[in-house]
Amino acid sequence: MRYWLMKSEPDEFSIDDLARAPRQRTAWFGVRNYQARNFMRDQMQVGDPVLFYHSSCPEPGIAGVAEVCTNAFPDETQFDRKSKYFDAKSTQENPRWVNVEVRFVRKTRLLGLAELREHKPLAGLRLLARGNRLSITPVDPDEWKFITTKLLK
DNA sequence: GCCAACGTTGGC
DNA sequence: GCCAACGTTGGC
Repeated sequence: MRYWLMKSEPDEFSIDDLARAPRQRTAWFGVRNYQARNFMRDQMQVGDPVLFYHSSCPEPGIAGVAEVCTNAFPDETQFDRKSKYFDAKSTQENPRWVNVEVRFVRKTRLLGLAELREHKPLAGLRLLARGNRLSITPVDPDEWKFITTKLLK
């Protein structure tokens, strides 16, 4: 089992949207970065815990906990000409992009970026690495434990 | 809106 | 394969 952090812009899809979604689940569509795609395709397993992160918003930070609930499968939006995620180079036979589905676990207090940076045990958190832009990053078990038991108790 | 950092594209 | 130009991300 691995731990993850997944970014979403709350204007697009927030932790509250996930809580309100049918069966409290959603396909994590729209990932168009190969590294992030490969994490979903090659490393994510059903049951992996996820920190739900709000990005590009007034208060960026961890806003809840979710869980991977399917293996990776083709992202439907890549075939949809009307979608902003449409990819002309993708075919049904040879899809380029995949997604997993994610299930709501709980909402947490907003654990902001500045606060995350204050804690020594989180110095290695991928999210905090200089210039990091990956929308899906692994979280070490120790980091997960620290965040969920010490900061989000 | 600015801008640093990174990823992708495409000419050569 | 190199690398300049461009596009995107995302905090501030």
